[in-house]
Amino acid sequence: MNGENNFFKSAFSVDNVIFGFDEGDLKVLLIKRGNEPYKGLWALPGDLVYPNEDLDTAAYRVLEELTGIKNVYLEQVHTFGAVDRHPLGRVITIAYYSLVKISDFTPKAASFAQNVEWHIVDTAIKSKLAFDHNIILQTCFNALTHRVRIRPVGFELLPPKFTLTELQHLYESLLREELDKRNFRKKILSMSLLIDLNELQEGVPHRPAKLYQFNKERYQQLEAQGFSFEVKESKKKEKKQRLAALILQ
Amino acid sequence: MNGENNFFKSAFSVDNVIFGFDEGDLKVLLIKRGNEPYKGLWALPGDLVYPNEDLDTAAYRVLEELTGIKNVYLEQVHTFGAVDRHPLGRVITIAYYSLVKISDFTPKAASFAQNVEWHIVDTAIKSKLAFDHNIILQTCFNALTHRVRIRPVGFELLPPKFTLTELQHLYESLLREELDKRNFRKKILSMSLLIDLNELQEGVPHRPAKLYQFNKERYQQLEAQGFSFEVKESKKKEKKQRLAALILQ
DNA sequence: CGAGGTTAGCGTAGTTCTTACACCTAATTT
DNA sequence: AAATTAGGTGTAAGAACTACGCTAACCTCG
Repeated sequence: MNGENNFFKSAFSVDNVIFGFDEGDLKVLLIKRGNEPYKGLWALPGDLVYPNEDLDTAAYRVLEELTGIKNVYLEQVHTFGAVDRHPLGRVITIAYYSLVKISDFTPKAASFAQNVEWHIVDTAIKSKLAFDHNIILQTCFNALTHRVRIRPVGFELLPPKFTLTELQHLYESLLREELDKRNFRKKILSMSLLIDLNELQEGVPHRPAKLYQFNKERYQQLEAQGFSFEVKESKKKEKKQRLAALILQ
Repeated sequence: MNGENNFFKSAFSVDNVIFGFDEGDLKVLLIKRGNEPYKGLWALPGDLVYPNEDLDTAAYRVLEELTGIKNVYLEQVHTFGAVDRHPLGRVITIAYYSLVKISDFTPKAASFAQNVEWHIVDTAIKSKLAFDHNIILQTCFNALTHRVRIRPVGFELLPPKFTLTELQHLYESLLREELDKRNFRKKILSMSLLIDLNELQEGVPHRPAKLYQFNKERYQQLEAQGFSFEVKESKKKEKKQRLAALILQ
């Protein structure tokens, strides 16, 4: 059974987990499948990789076909290759994740989809998705919550001009923990990764906040020097856990 | 050109980056290729994935065929799929890395290899390897140095009974930075992840050290509670860098 | 136009964590 | 018994983290 040719009866695809942030909720872009298998179920946008196409290129293509946007943060997370994950043959899939600003574009249904919609991540993970997409979504979500502590990926999810409170809310929803306003501001500002635009919010029914911009150049400088970005306030919890573990002894 | 069948004229392989630790050096297991392409060059051990075989299974199979060992730490890192990475066709490869104790076994050359040897990582990265294995090795090495800060992967590289100094040397070589003996011991012991065996080293020409064992159960407990393992002493450097960056402004 | 409502923005003190640092001890070798 | 080698231990200064509450600025509605 292991003639060389058998090895070449397989295919690979990319699947994109596209996260967006909107009105305080972390969302993911899903398509409703228009074809069998899993017709009518929600799925991650993905496609087979063309024979002469690099993996990253394929991932960008899928994202662009679906949303019309380019030049976004896109990163490989994990490859899923269970033998029976695709009902029509041996297809392994390389999962990417991406972070976009929901306000930047309106996704349009591609040929292979009936419908495209933003879904709240928590809900989507719990509902039944096509293929093994529940696991893929969960894995990418874990990767996101982990990486957000290391790199300022969060800035990708906000409009170019944002307020500190918006930034804090974003982090709170990514980290799933409440942050102290003053400590958060102190920490973020001390990194000098934000540019104060000397502009104010407009049209809000309260005191308007200052607008900031992410300083990408500065970040790249720091990154090159091994700088590690960290936003968290969970030391206390860890300590409690450690203590609990000691008592368990 | 995009008939469905074209998509299935591709194959995938796994490649293992097997790290070992020995006499103060971090090493990687390489094979000398016995067949074309790249005959005679050193390469990472890997193989095509069987049509009815899961990816992880394939990685474990390659490791076992080559070294005879099972039950080791093995983890997927990244998938490489440049169109021209394999001269004979479209083959993407899923890279895994693994950590083993060099003393535990003697690798034996498999059918597809002339020779199997441990190479010092620094040297191997610089020399010319088969395929895109230089990039794969570099990527896995980066992943290792990153993950070693988060999980106690280092323990996998030591014999079951080890001294604190051995553990410290291991971390120093993984992190590429010198650690303070007293601070290192304080930190490691405060995690209560080690079991004091109440045994002493034997046959050493100096005061013998206590032997310890890694407490795997405790670690799994802590991990389940979201405990994060960290061994580093580089805050000072970061601070200097941050300062330098501010001055650059 | 004034009162009430809403979010912005700011500083400090207590605590914990991190770092730097030096000497004596226990075993072996000569 | 003297020399060699690595093992093992504590403390003090500085940095980072956490908790916490009030005034300021703007809008809206009556």
